[in-house]
Amino acid sequence: MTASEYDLDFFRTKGFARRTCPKCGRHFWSLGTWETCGEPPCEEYTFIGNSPMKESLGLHEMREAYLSFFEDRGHTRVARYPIVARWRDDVFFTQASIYDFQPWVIDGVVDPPANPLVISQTCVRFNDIDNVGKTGRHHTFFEMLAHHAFNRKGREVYFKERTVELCHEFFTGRLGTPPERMRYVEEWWEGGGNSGPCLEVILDGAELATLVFMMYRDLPEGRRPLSMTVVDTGYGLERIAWVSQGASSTYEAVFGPVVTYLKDVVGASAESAMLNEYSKIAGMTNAKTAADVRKIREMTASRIGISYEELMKDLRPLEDIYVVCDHSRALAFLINDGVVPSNVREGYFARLLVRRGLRAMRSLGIDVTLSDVVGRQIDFFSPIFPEMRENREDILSLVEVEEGRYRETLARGKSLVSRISKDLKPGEKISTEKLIELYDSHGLNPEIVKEFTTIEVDIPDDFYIQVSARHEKPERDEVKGESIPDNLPETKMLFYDDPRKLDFEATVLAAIGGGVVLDQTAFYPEGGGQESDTGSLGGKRVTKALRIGNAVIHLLDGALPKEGSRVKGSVDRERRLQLMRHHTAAHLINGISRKILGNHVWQAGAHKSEAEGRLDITHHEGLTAEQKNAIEREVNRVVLEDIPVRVQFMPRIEAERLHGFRLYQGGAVPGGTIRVVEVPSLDAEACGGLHCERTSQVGLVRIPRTKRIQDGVVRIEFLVGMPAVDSTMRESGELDRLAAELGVPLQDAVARAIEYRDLSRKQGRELRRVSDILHLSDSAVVIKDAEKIDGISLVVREAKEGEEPMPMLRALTANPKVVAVITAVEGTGLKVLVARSSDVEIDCRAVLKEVMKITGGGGGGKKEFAQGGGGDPTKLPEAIGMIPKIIRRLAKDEIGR
RNA sequence: GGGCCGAUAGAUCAGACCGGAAGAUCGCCUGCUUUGCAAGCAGGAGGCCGUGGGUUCAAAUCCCGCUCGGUCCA
Repeated sequence: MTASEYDLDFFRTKGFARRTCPKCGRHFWSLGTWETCGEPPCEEYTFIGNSPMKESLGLHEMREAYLSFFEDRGHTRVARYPIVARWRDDVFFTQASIYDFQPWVIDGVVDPPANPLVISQTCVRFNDIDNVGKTGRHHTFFEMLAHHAFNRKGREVYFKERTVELCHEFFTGRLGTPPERMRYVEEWWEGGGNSGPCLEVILDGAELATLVFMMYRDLPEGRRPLSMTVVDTGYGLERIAWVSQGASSTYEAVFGPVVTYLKDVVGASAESAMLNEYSKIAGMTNAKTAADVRKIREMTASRIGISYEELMKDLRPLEDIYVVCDHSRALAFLINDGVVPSNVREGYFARLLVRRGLRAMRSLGIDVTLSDVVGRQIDFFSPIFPEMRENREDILSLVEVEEGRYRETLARGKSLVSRISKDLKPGEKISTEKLIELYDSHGLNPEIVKEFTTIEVDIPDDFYIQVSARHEKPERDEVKGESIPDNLPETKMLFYDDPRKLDFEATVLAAIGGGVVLDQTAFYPEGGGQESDTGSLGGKRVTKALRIGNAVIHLLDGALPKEGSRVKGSVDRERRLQLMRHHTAAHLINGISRKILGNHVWQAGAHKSEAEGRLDITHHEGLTAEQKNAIEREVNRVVLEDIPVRVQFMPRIEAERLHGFRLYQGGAVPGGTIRVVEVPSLDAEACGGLHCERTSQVGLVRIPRTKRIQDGVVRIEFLVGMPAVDSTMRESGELDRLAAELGVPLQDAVARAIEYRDLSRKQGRELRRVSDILHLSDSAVVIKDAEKIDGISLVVREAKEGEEPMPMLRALTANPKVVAVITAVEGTGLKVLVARSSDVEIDCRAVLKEVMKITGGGGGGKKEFAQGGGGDPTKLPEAIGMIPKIIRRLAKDEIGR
């Protein structure tokens, strides 16, 4: 980072001076006579209640002001990209406008949609979620305004000079900020393996934009200049609106009717002087811990001359309102863009927002549902983002489901906490360990636990640190991917020109490992969830074809043909056709599921083999039989419609314009030209797979099973063509056999089976009852004949093969003054059970022990009942003979006591 | 993707630490009481203790897979 990187003609000619901030040591450029860089903590906010801009603009107005300003200056306005970065596989969410162009545009593979362009990109970031509502400027969801220029060799658009000029003109010209108040702080930016100089734009204490000049690629061996330099700017829409209004916080500035509505419901009032002071101080620091937050609050209280408690009385409800505003807005966009709340991946963040939002509403004590608030956010944003109006009902229903889930979690938690409380001794507190378990395993944070119990709860300051310590684990070695040879020659893929062509001739370009690369091939390589073709090549069996870059490697059984030789190839026809049918069916089911279940349905994974297909879709609950049937029926209807399946290559930009980001069902797709598979009016996907030409060629479609494979994802298993026919015939054959075995017509089989099941249960019970009666009456006789020892009837019996000893014992010991010993020989071992009636004092364990002494083996139990076994069955007669003696002795011991 | 918790009667859960006769509450059924309802009283039905292995004389209980659910974290 050298000074020359920032030494712009623009600054020089306009008369900017470069100074060094005495507090943070950073360099900055300004027309004014500022001493410091202006950014907190070096300086406080000065715009609150005193905006430097000429007009006060709302969120929508400010967005439009920005976009049209740059549009008027040669930039093309580009629609926002989804908040879920489906075109990338390295991140979940779009966190900045530049994410839209990584990696394809930045790598030079794809042309940008326009150049230069201007965008308001919706973003989410969760790393500062704890600061939301507290600092006045942190959000989980925000819009990043940006103008971008991509400079390729010989096709430069603009770089540093023009960027700063435009930025300066926007703030001073368009928004009317006095030029001397702008400060540009020199910084260095690094991200995603790239780096470059950047300027932070500071106005009256607030950082409103960052102007990044991406010009290097950072490699382990050092920094290399990029072949394409990129202007990557980021302007905080919320912050700029905030400053223009001089509002106390971004929340007050941008949440429009929603914040007003919530304040109304809560009846919150806060003196603006208090809020203004608080915001100035809150802006000074990032609240990292509970202690930091408290410090900020104490400073505020002392500055406006009230007590900490007085301050909090007004402040806490406001913070909760801001949290609800922020989270509801983020949720509206997340769900709109295809996130289904769940316990994994993207879905977890949506769940997190619901739960935190509900927690805040709970502490506000208001009788409003989260979906109501989300609905208001949708209404507020619909004029700008019309897709949200279309998805309104779907979004709200997912939020409602999620609210219900949390209610259940709380209900479960409540009874759990009350059970835990009940088990505590008087005066005992709920331990920290228990609190951590309640949070980590049951989703109950300590504040909720406190609400659920009257027992004292001590929450340690470092509670969440202790929780995260639980999640720390030793580092694991990364699994090494197999080394992929690069520089393979390109293979012409004949199946894209004509999927029906199965026989071909080709030249062997390379023979490596167990496979060969050809100049052209009809073999479809494994990809997009579609399994590879098989067949023959030069007389050898092709077991699999793999795609590496633009090459197809054919794995062969046996010796490889020589490089340069000509070979004849032939693809297995039935397998290929079946793979195509399954693949087309997957697209149909995907589109139909979306129609039937809602717009939140996205493909979450898919697999198509010769025998069956699987499609995983995002959905919040298992499918009902009705939903499954509806999908199955509709798929077959569409098949019969005989709709042409349109397949065409087109520029990525055009495909996105025609079909939107719904294209990326299967995840990120590389390249500037993508292949779009479209079933008109139903589904369009970027897909490299092979498909039927018309839906009718799919044939019969069956959905034998759907299941919820994880929270938020449902798997649909399907069969098409002959496997579907075979499966249907097999099932109907089974049913016929069932009916024949039951001896009734098929339509009566279910009723008959139920009848039999109930009968069998009833008879089982009856049998047990009768046997109990038998044992009971039998026991009376047995006891009468039993040996009497000191008034105790001693019954010794051997259970015969298949006889249950337990009911026998139960019956015997129901009589007064009885000791019963039952033995049984089981296989090679034996079993001995000793029980007595409750009016006898003899310890059954002692009896058993004496018996086992003779037979060997072990055993134990309780005074009234003991059992054991494992000894030598041949010793049993001897042991039985000893029993009266043992009882006599033990009985004497008891009496002697 | 990882950690933790859980699965026992129709429902909610004890029992598990420390292996030895499967329990409670609500609900359900029958009878009594009541003009009827709610309630009360008396009685009763209802369980492959998720699944597959292992240890043991003996497993709901201990150990290991698996399935499913919950939850926290990335």
